[in-house]
Amino acid sequence: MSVSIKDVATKAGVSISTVSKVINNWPTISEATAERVRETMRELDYTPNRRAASFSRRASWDLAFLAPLDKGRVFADPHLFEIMCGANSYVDKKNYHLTVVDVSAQSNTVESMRDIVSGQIFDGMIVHGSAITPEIGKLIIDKNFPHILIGRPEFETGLCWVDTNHVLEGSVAARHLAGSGCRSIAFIAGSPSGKLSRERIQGFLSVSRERRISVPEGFIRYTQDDFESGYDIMRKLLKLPSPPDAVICENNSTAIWVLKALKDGGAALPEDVSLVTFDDYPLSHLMDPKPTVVDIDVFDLGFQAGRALLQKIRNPELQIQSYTTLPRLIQRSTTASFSGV
Amino acid sequence: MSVSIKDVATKAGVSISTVSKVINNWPTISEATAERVRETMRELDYTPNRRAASFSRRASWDLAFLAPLDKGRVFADPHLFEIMCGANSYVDKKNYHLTVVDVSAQSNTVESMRDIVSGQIFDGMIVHGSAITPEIGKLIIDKNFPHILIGRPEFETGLCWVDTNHVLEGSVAARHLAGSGCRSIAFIAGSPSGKLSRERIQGFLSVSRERRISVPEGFIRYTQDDFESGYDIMRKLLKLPSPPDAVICENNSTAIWVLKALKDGGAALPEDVSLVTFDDYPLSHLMDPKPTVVDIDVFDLGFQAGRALLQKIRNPELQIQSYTTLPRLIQRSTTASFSGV
DNA sequence: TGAAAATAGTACAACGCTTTCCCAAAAAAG
DNA sequence: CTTTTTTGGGAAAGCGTTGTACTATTTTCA
Repeated sequence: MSVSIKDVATKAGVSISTVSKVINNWPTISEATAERVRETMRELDYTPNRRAASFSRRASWDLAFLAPLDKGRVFADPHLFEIMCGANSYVDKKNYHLTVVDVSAQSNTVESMRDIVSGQIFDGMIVHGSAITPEIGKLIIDKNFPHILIGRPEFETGLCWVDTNHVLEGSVAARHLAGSGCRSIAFIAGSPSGKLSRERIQGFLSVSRERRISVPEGFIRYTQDDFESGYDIMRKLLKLPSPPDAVICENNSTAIWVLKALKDGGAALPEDVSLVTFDDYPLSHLMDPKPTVVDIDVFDLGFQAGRALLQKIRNPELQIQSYTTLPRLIQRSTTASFSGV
Repeated sequence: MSVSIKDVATKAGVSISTVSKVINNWPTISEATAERVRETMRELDYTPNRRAASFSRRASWDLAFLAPLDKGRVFADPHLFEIMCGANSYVDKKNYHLTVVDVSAQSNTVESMRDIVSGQIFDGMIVHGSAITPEIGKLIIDKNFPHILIGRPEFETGLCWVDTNHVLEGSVAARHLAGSGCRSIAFIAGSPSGKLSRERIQGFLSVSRERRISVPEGFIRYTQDDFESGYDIMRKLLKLPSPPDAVICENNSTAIWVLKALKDGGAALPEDVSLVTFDDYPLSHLMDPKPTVVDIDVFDLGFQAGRALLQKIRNPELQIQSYTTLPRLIQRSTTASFSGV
């Protein structure tokens, strides 16, 4: 069998408690004995049994990361994994481990959630917003299980979350365009029912009002997940009696088609039309011209989620609800330099 | 405090052994008592403490997934995460959990490896090939720790691995082109030192010999990670006295530039030149024309790794070294239909 | 010098479950 | 009806730590 704390104690001529205290750096052990014990541990090639330790301590140093992990997810939603890496990078430093838990359609989400909040395997969890339903929210609150949601839930509960401020993202894009002289801006979004679209449009509109930028009827359009339709939308916008002098695309895939439409329509960037998209991507390097984007550091978002969760574990009363990661403008060749306020 | 097996036993009027046996579906308990115990568990809202169980059983049902998880990794290597999802999808069904462990440059890989193989936290591990050095390989073998590597290691040890057969990928690409009538094929690879390039080229060459396809000096070229250089390489190939009638690109990013070069050079696809790339990607939908690719189901690769690991855990003597996932050709508009053998 | 306080280490009861060995009662066999 | 076998269930010994309460020794201080 493998060597245990008992073997070390016997060999070093001390009690089990002493060895335990050496392992955990208790201050009440003299440096002399501590060193002797450590030496013995090395000699025996002893490693503490973390299973036993976590059982005894009633803490596992394991955290769950709940997200949809079905086939093809990485390509559909790379951010998810970047968030995971960020979260891991924080908690790892504090000696926690991150365990992935699938909550995609083919998994029994409610069951696994129930296991997690009451199975005493995990000390806490980070949950990707898309997995949250009111039922699950209630479960978490009832059990008072340490958690951080990525993304503010649509309904109000007492749940803790971190998020990026999508309204602000919309504002940043609009303000940049306004600052570089654009006076009439179109917005090509995904779907009117999406939270992301709604909030970014909201930010865009608030800046429009503030800067007295016209947003005529029909300047806010939706691709409804058919990115290619961005081409037609843009062509039609260009043919308007007074076409927009700037367009904000909600994603890069749409932007590719919009750029093509602009090229085919003979519009020069940024002279005739400026363009801003969201979420920088390696893809950007393949686009021509390379677009100005409003980017979010999703790794950092995960990092902040990890930090928030450990805070919450230490102090379960904490009510954490905050926009931790700010958007950042990366200017490339589809917009003119910021010339104004 | 939370409710334990003891509370259930008392309330149901049985011994704790009986409750334990009910939980673990031992056959020696009558259905009548079993149901009574289950009923009591429901009443008390009891969930077995998995920490205690795994301590007592000396098995945690936790598996480690070791891979580089540094910032930007998702975009640099999305396959990694698709593999992870695949592995999780298998082991999850068998009630195992997957825990991520960073082995990127900023982590102390050897240390975490040592912890894992002797800390008794994990029952096994899946290791992304890039993390393996001879030193680490030796550590794993010495401790005889259940493991599966993703990717055959470059040096021979007794380590267990699953991989896709890159040689075969090269063959599939070449055979498809040969079958559709191409007689002179160029290969634009990444770097001569890369295992991926080497093996795919090897497969390509073996088919070339077999089918007597000419591969003149200079038909095998390297972008050296500068994808954009694919443009110049292709332009020059086109200007040759006898240019290739097909080109194999090792990745889609290069293919984008090669396609542009073909378009600018006035070559029609697939009439003048055929093109095949590797690794299908959402990106493909943005390319014009859409390329024929030799694809590997990396989700399945992860899935097979999960399966292999659980086999290995059950039977530690097993020597698992196999190419589990076969390449698959997805024909699109850059090649003519397979017309030959 | 003697009492109080600080220091260094020990004994031992948890922690919640698994699992082996054992026993009683019921069923089957004689 | 006994004896043997089968069945259902219980008692208790771990599993490897932690952490509290305690003791013995040394130091400090009046």
